[in-house]
Amino acid sequence: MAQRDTGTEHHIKETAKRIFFSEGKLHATTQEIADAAGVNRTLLNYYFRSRDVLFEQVATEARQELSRLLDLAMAASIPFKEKLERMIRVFMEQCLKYPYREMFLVREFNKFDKIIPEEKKEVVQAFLKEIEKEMEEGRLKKMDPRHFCMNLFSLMAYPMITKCLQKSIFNMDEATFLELMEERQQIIFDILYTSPTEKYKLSITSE
Amino acid sequence: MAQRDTGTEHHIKETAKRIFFSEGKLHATTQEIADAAGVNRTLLNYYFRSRDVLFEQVATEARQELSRLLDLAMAASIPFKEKLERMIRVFMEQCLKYPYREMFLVREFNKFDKIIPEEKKEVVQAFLKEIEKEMEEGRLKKMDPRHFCMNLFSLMAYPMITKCLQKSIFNMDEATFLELMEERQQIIFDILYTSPTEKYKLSITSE
DNA sequence: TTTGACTTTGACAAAATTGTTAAACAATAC
DNA sequence: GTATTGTTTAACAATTTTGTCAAAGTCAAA
Repeated sequence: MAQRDTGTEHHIKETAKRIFFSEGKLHATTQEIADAAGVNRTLLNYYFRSRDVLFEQVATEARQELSRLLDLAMAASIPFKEKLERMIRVFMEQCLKYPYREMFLVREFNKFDKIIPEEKKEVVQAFLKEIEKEMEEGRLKKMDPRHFCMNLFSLMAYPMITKCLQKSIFNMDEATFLELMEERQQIIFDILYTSPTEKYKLSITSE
Repeated sequence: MAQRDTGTEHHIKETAKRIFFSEGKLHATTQEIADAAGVNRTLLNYYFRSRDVLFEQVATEARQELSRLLDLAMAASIPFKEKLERMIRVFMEQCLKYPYREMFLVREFNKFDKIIPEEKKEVVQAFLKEIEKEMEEGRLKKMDPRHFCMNLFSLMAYPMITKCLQKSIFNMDEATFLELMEERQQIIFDILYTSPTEKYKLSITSE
């Protein structure tokens, strides 16, 4: 592309992502982004023409990355149990790095009445079917599979986006919070996956 | 207060809350707020002197309202089961009205390194103790009570703040979404409260 | 070293947002 | 009716944020 690539364009974009997705400052000014990247503000206009273009590029990449991730996790041809474990691991890792990325997309969504493309919905529908099958075969507690999905993502994402509150309320430092998020992966899995029969076993052994 | 109260001050504040907490537009301009309230923009300066003051007033009231609500729910002298039911009902009702209110406070929090007052923390600590007691007495599955709290609030709040995504992904209209949120209250309760022994009963009766 | 393309910068211009002021308006008391 | 006080408005000023442009800087090839 460029004859002489200084990496500045990429560096600006990554800095913007950090500010938007990690720090949650959706309305950072071009000056703030430039300062954080350690470059002259004019360079943002040079490489991206306008703030809107930078914003849109970052949003598009966020959409794609998230979409790719979910496709990979949801559409994998592996047993449901492993799939769930993998999803939790991958998604929570992402949440730790970019806790506000989904909120960013939600705002975009609200703003422009965006529509989820049909092929994405099909992936989700297939995943719902898979959940239903697990339920019918007694490996999951029966419920509306949409609730199951909401439960999954709620349990993973919410503590991350309210991280500062959690730390303050429970008197935690950063390290403690990270530990909690680490052990949380198992907890989420247990909540979601514990099947009727497993509950049976559990209660027997614990009595 | 005022000799002749036209209700405009209150109306502006309520409109601001709607825009901030219901629509999630944290960075609405004074013009947008004025337009939404159907008043001249100058009135915002007349009643609140500056945008910051309006913002701060709204934030303070949000903090107080939420704090009052949680105190009421957490510190109630009723059996844990009823307390949990009440919390879910009250909090989800609030989430439906003001889905973004907590996110608003989180941002405030991030911005000013705010600290939760000690007396609030004591209420939370007492609630944690109560949860631990329930666990020791076998009425709740054992886990770090902080996770229990996170689970509770995650399950309630997250689907609300990602409402537009949920509706789009699952092809739901507003009414369907509201139905889902209604039945969700029971689902959340079941996830959280189902105790080891109850699991035992459940699996026995369902076999 | 000179040319040429890309990169970076500072100064300036434009636009958006916020805040101020004086005057008009409305209701109540006198 | 007039005065007084609170309310609302339009016009203006200040500030913040964004975008433009010409010039300077940098590196590689000719």
